[in-house]
Amino acid sequence: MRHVTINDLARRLNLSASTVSRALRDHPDISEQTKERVRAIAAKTNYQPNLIAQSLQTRRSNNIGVIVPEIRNSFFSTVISGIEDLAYESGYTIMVCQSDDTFERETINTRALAANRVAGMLVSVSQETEDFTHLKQVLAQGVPIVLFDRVVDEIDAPKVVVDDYNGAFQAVTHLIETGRTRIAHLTTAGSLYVGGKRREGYEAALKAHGMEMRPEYIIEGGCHEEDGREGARQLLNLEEPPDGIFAINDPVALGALLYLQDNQVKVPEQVGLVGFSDNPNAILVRPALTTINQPAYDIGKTAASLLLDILEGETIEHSKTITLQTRLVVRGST
Amino acid sequence: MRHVTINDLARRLNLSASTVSRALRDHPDISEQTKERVRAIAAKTNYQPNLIAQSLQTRRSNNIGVIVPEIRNSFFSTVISGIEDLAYESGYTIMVCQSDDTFERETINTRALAANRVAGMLVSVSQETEDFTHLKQVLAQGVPIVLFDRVVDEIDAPKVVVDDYNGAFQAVTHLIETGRTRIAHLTTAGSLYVGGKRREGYEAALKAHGMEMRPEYIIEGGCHEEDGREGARQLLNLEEPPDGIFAINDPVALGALLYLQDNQVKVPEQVGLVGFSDNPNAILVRPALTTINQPAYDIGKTAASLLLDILEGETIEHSKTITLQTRLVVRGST
DNA sequence: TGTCATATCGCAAACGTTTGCGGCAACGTT
DNA sequence: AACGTTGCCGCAAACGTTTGCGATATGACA
Repeated sequence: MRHVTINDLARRLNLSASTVSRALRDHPDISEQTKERVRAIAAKTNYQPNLIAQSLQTRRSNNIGVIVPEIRNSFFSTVISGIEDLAYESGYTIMVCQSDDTFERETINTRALAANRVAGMLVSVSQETEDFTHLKQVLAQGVPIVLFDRVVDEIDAPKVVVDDYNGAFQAVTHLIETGRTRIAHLTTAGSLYVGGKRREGYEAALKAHGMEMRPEYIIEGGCHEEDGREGARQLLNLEEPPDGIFAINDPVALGALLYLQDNQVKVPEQVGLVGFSDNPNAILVRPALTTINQPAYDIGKTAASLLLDILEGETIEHSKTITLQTRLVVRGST
Repeated sequence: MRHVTINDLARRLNLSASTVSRALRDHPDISEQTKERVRAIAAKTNYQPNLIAQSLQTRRSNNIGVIVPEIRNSFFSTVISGIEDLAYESGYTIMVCQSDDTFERETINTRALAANRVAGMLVSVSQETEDFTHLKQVLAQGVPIVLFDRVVDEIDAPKVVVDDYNGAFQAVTHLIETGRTRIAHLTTAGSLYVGGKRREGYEAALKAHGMEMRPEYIIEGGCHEEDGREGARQLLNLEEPPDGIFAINDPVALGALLYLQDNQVKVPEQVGLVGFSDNPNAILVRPALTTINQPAYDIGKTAASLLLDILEGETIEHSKTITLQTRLVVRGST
C-alpha cells in the first residue's frame, strides 16, 4: 500500500540506505554487481524516489510555478502549453495558478508557490495589481521570476513580450491604407502594460499619417467579448461613427463584430475591423478577422527557456527583455 | 537572501523550534504572549513555512496532479479552470501535465506526479493508452485518482463524465426532427470512451426513428478541425452525400462547416450540422453551430470536488460515476 | 612481511518540519 | 509540608533523502 522507500530496499538487500542511494544514482563507489541488485529490486517493487525528501535535502526543486490571469482563455492556455512542453523536456513539472485578474488571488498564489519552494516562477500579472511587493519578496528569496505578456517595469526580472507597439502600429496603418479615415480604438481601462503599448502604437500610427486623434474614439472597457459589444454600441451611438476599429484583442474584436452585424453594419464595407492575438477562432467568423498574430505558444516556450537558463546557472541580466515580433494577418474584416 | 526557517525564528527569540512551530499553529500549550512574539517576527522576516519539509514530515501533500491530453483546447483548459478554482478554495495547488495524447508522455507524467507525492490525481486518459498499469500502480500506492471525460472502465476509480450517449441521441434526433433523412457521423478512430458512447447514441437514435444505418456515413478520423474538413470532404465525395452531419465535437464540426461552405454547400439548407461541446467559438461562426452543451467548467469542479472528498476521508465507492447532463443548443446550423 | 593504494561500503549528520513525552516552575489543595 | 495540577516550554526522534568521511578488506608492491 504505502510508498516504498530507499530504506525498504536497503533492508531487503542487507545494505545501507546510503549504498542504495548511491547505487541508484550510479555512483562509482558502488560495485556493478550491487548496482544491479539494487536496480532489480527497485524495478520489481516499483520504487519511486521521493522528490519531496530529495528537494528538502538538496534544497532544489524540479517544479516551476506559473501564474496567469485565467487558464481558459485561448491565449494563456496556449502559453501554458508552450511552457509545459519545454518544462517536460527538461524534467520539470509546472504548478499552475490563475489569479482571476484579482490582486488578492495573485498574492495568495504567489505565496503558495513560494511556500512550495518552486525553483522559479513564470508570471503574467493581473490587471488589478499595482503593488508588487509579493513578487519582490520572491525575488529577494532568491527565486527567479520571468514575466511574460502582462509585464511591469517595477519588477527587476527578465520579460518576454510581443511587440505590442509595432503590432498596433501595423494594425492601424493597415486600416488607414485600406481607406479608413475615422479610426477608433477599443482598449482596456487601467494601466496594463500591453494596453498602454498598443494604445501608443495606435496614436503613433494616426500621427504618422497626419490624422487627428479624437478622444471620443477611444473606448476604455474590459478585455472580453462582451466588452467588445459594449464598445461597439458606444461607437455606433456617436454622431459620427468610425469607419475603422482597432480592438485591443480578438475577443473584443469578435464581440464588436457580432454587435455590428447584429445592427446591420456591414463589415468590412462600412467598418473595417482588426483585432490582436490571432486566436484560433479568428478564422471561424465570417468575415474572418484581420488581426495581429501573436505567437502565444512561442511566448510560453521562450519564457520557460529563459527561466530554465537562469536555473541552470546562466547569468541573465535582470532587465533583459525579449520581444517577439507580431505579424499582420489580413482577412475578410478589412 | 535564503529562505528564513523556523530555526531562524527560534534563535532570534531564544526559543526552541518546537515552540515556534506550535506557536505558529496556535497550539494551546503556548502562552499568548510568546505566540504574539513569534507571529510578529514571522511577519517581519517574511517567514513562509516550507511545505516541502512539512509534507515530508506529515506525509501529506497539498497539491494534486492533473493530466490532460492537451492544455490548449478550449474544453480541457476550461476543465482545468474549474479544477483550479476549487483547488484554490481548498488550499490546494495543481500540477498540470499534458500527455499530447501519447502513451509515453502520459506514463512519464504519472510517474513524475507520483514522485512528487501529489495527494491525488485527476486524469483524462490519452487516446493511445491501452495499458493502464501506470495508473493502477498509483492507486496501489494509495493515491486516489478521479477520471474525467476520457474515462476507462479498466481503472477502478470514480469517474466524471457527461451523458455522451444521450447527448448524441439528442443531437441526431434533432437532425431527424428537422427533416434530414441521411445522417452521417464524424467520429474518432480507436476505442475512446466518449467516442464509443456518442456513436452508440447516434446509432440508437437512427434505430429509434426507423432509419437504416449506412456504414459509409460513419467516418473515423481525429478530433481536430482538420479532421472535420477531411471528413466532410469524404462525405461530399459519396454518390449520395448526407443531408445531416453529427460531429463528435465542435472543432470537427467547425472544420466540416468551413469545408462545406468553401465548397458551396449551404448550411443548414442542404446539410444540417451539429457538434458537441458548445465551445465558445460555436457562437462565432455563421451560421452559429447547433451543438450539445457540455459543462466543461462543471466537469472540472465536480471531479475536483470528488477528489477532495476522498482526500478528506470520505469513503466513495470506487466505481462511482457522476454523469453530468448535456443540453441541446439549437442555433443556425440546423 | 609490512606498506599502501584501491574498491566497496556504512555512519551519521543534515535539510525544515511536527509531535510525543518529559521537565520544571508556580500554583492551589489537603 | 507534601502533594497534585496546570501552564509553558524543550528534547529528541522521525519523515526520506544525500553526502562527507571513515572503516574494512583486498590486492599490489617493494
